Amino acid sequence: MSRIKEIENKLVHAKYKLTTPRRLIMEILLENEGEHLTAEDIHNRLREKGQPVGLATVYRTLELFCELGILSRLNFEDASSYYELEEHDQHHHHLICLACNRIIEFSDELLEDFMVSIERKYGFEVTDHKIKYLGYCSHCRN
Amino acid sequence: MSRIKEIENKLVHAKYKLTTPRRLIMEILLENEGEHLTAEDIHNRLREKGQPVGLATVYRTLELFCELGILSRLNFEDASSYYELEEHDQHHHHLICLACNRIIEFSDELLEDFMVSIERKYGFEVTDHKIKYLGYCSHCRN
DNA sequence: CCTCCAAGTGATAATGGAATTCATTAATTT
DNA sequence: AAATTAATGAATTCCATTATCACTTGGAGG
Repeated sequence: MSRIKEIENKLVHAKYKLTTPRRLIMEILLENEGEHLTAEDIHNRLREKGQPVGLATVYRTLELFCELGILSRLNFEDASSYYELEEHDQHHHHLICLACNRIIEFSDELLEDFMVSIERKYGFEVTDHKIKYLGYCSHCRN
Repeated sequence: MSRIKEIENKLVHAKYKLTTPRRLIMEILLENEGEHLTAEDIHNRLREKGQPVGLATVYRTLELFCELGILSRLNFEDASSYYELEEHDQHHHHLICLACNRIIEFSDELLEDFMVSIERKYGFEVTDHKIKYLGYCSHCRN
């Protein structure tokens, strides 16, 4: 099943309509897979392609896609949010260069070996790390 | 050496003055150690104490304290930044409850055992995690 | 194919956190 | 004490995001 059909199904299955703006945004995301885009990026690229979509709609659609698990929202150290397609079972994390802000992705298959191997594998000198575990605390588990 | 003296030294050593606003902000931070405060929180508490400090100064001071390693700036999933005192060698991370937003802190002594032990230790059901390593990429290492 | 209407859209205004400006004040140097 | 420099704070600006609300549209049911 094509990627776009798959996403389409998720939408329809959740009782949302497949509208033109949503399809256009989806296309931009697929065309730029692997990049980290802001809402504004997407809005601009659509305008450049001669298929403008209102900024409010872009934000609403990105939020919806996050809820449906189509997208991940990423917060780095700056003010804006970045979005990327959620590749199933390809959970990955980020190396962030403090000097140039380059972002390098890495998988989490070998959590215990990370600290040691990252430097070698990516030539990245780790000086700090931030880990957030998300889930449900003892008060909220059903 | 008292905590406040220690911080004072860091300031003076870096050629900054220990001014009244800076001291007041420091006091608020020490009084609320362990909490995660926003710039606005600090600004409000100072006003309530009858020792108001301009919001701009609060922001500038927090930024300065971060540079000097006195504070850490934390970005959770919402829009604002939170600040907490940096306790030397007590590097820790955060468990964030998706239901109530409670934040539980945990140390990183046993990185490899985390995933397994967290659930037991904190009664926290982990459903996702975000790891960011900060440092210098191959292009930027001197 | 047509009608209807909830769902969706988009221009614009509003919001809110953070950064900046700039005139004023405090501290330090000569 | 004059001059230079650092720091402050009220007000303004910036910028990402959200809310508002009149208008449009997709698609289910006739």
